[in-house]
Amino acid sequence: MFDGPNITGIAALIGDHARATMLTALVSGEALTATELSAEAGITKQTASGHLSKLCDAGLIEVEAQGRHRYFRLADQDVARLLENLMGIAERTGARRVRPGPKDPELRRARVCYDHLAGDLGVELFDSLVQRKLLKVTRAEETSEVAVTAKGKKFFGELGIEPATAPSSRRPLCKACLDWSVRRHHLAGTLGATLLDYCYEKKWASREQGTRIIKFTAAGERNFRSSLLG
Amino acid sequence: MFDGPNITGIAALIGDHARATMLTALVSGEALTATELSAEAGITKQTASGHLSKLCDAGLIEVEAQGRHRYFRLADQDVARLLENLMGIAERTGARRVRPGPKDPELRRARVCYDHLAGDLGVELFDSLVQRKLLKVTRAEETSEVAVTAKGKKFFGELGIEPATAPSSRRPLCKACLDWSVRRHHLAGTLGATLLDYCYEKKWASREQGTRIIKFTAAGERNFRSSLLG
DNA sequence: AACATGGTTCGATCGTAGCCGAACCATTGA
DNA sequence: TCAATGGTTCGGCTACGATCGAACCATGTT
Repeated sequence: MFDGPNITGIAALIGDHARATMLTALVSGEALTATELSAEAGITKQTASGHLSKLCDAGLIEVEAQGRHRYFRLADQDVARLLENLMGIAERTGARRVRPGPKDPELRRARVCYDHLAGDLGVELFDSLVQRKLLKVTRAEETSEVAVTAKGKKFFGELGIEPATAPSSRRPLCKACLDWSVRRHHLAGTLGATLLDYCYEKKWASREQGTRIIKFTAAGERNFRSSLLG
Repeated sequence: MFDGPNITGIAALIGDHARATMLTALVSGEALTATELSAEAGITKQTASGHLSKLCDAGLIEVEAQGRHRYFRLADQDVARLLENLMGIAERTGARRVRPGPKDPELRRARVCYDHLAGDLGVELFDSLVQRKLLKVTRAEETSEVAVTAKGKKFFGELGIEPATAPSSRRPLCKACLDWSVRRHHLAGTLGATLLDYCYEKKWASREQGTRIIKFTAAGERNFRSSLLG
């Protein structure tokens, strides 16, 4: 007697109320924290933690540690497809869940995260830099490593952007930071900080008093886009 | 608090060892009986029966009653796709199950089922007649209804095939009969019987002594194909 | 250094669902 | 009519797994 087909395990994993809720919360592609997911599923953190580690073991989701948070996302597009396929079969007028994140649209658009640019613009910048191969991202063991390519070094040099690489500091040149509102990466590290300073210097943008909002002028955003987003 | 997404139910249904085994046994598109499925899953008939009715309720499989047998098949192509999707995710070198049905290839090719043609040739004939719109199939409530179209009436008339439609007999003119070896429909009813007689008459084929095998001559099969399969 | 917060591990409880034995119904064949 | 075979229903047993409280670890904040 041979052991049955292993679709059983995967399906059983999805076939639990709490886990299914968490998974569908992730289909949008966002990464969510363990506590958010536990709230979403209406269970305690302990229980959620157990579920999440099972889902990880099975390769349905992946985790990225970030400070004292752990962000979970679907492992890949295939899993998303599978879930959508399932929803198709179990089709109904499913009430869509609400989006998390900061309410304030300005905060969502551009803000400081420690000392670097976050929000829509920050994520857009990061994506663009990676896509143009000015930065290189490698994933390893729950964290993402980011490095400047030769092409990137040239690009930043021509703009006069030279991040201070004090050997004393432990701070890395580049770091992928998961964005609070968008839930995708933006650029941190000394390069990230230098780029934000660059925006201030060029008077493209300024920090709004008492908030974390970064306000770009109309012309400033145009220049930001043409210079840094290509 | 609203009730979570309903992918849960479907996934939970697939996420049981016995049910998953039965479902994967059906992905080939064959229809299998309850006992066969129970054997496949290594459970008793009672248990299998319970599982199968659940799968039916959920619309994952469909059932067709045939005499004292009940043949189960996947509900539609979407379900098959879903299962394949799942297997893709849980990919491994899954040992393939063996094919059921008669060992003897001749029996599998062409044989009598009561008084009409069954086996590969029988199924091929039925498919061809339906595809050329000489027969029309409608499905309702666990059974398939088959009727001769106007075009079909003309076709059979021209060949001199006129099934005796004794009004006394309760036997229908046409009936879709689920094929034992192929597990797809072939043609039964008085028309089916008449067609087999027609083959005997034309000396295309003859019944092999003591067996249910129908032996077509080489020329006979050629004629059978050109006359009836078009 | 103390504290708050995010997350995991452990142990115990409790429901649910899979399973089978036994009895029953339905169809077929003699 | 009676036996044989395919399937279903019912009741009770059992086991797996979801859940939570409590204790613990890690990171960041004051």
